[in-house]
Amino acid sequence: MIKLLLVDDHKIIRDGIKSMLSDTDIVEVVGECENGKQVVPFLNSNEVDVIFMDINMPEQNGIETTKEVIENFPAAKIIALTMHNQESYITKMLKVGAVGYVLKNTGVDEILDAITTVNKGHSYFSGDVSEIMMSKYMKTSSENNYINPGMSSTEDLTSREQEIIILISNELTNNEIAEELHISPRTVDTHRRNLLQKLGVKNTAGLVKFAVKNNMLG
Amino acid sequence: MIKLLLVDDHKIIRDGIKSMLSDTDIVEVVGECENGKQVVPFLNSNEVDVIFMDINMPEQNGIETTKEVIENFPAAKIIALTMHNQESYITKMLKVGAVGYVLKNTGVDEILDAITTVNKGHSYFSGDVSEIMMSKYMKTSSENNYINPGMSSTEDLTSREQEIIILISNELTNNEIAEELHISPRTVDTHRRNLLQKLGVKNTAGLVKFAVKNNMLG
DNA sequence: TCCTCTCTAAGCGAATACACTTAGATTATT
DNA sequence: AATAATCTAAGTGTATTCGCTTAGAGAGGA
Repeated sequence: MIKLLLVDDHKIIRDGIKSMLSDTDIVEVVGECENGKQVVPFLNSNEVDVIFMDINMPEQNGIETTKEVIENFPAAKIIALTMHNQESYITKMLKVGAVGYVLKNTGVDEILDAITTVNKGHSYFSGDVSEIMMSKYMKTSSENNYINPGMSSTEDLTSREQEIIILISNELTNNEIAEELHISPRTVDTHRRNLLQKLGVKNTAGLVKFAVKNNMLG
Repeated sequence: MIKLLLVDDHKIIRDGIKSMLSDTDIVEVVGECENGKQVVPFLNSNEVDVIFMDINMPEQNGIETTKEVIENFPAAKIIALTMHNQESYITKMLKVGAVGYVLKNTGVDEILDAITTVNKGHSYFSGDVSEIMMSKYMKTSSENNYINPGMSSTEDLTSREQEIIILISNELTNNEIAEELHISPRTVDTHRRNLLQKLGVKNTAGLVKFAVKNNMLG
């Protein structure tokens, strides 16, 4: 029996997967976490073969959690489980050490496939993800160690820039942000224009959409 | 046996619910739709007691679909099923005729409760939703026929305003929007400022966040 | 030590957005 | 026929953002 840990803040997803897997005798759900912070403590006292990791979770998301898990348990087999087929999510999860990526709109068969494949030490990517990613991954991994140079993600921003894009999204002007951070409005202006250029967007609207997409706002 | 129709674009959700309900003998899933457009045709040729309706779906969302269903089948019992506890969603679903609202992070028990309650002709709102909504609904429904006067929703915007807020969110300037719509930049400016006032936000960032929250962007 | 990144700051000008106001044309509603 | 809502447009002015550029201080790596 493959020991499976479910990490997802939505009980219905956890219950659903448990129900789906209850008929088989090859996978056994040995634990559930409803947020990322519970995962490492759980792994310290339980034996787990494969982890299903939701990406969008409050407080500590699946990407941060995966990073933390891999640092503590480098051999952990983590499968990302998400609604979204977004490249930025996929690349980020691969970067931090996930070995599988399953979309939530797949059925039981594919989920079982994913678990068994990953448990054997291979990678598993569902549907479109596999084609899109594998070709890129193969190409770039032989050249350098980062995956998608053209795509911006939260991690490409400095912490100061992240602070500022959040404050911009919260409808503050440069002057207000300057007061908030105790720096000059001109500095905020510079950061703002660096953000525009870095993210390849045209104006405030583009910045806000980026912040929303990357779950930077409360 | 209560006949249940599942409307959700995520196969895993549909499979999950089916699995969860397969153990009981009071509910039977008689059909599934993966988008809103399939619902009315299905109802024309099948008998259904209760409908589980996802809100966030591509093409035709759950709100539009519910509206369409109620127009054709006024007695339909529709339960909204969503991740989000957002008031704007709740009010909109109630407006168009939903009689239940269940969050996706609830378990089997509550889902069964919801189905049976609604099938008996009552309303069902899970958890926090019930308290928040019922008090507001009771208060306002005795005064007038709209639900939440203080809260802005997409429907409060004129179609022109909706067009414009989308174009703003797509990083177009007033001048560019004016060209796009073949009107004066000053008119766009007026619409823009009406939007700011109407939605109670300060600047472009607020407009974009509203558009995102209300699923107005592709 | 040199190089790079980040954060800081600013000069300068042009473009854009925001504020307050008025108002005509059209359409729907009562 | 009167009222209300919407879309249209603009005058006038201020605030803010955006574009292009330079540059010093400090941290950290090669």
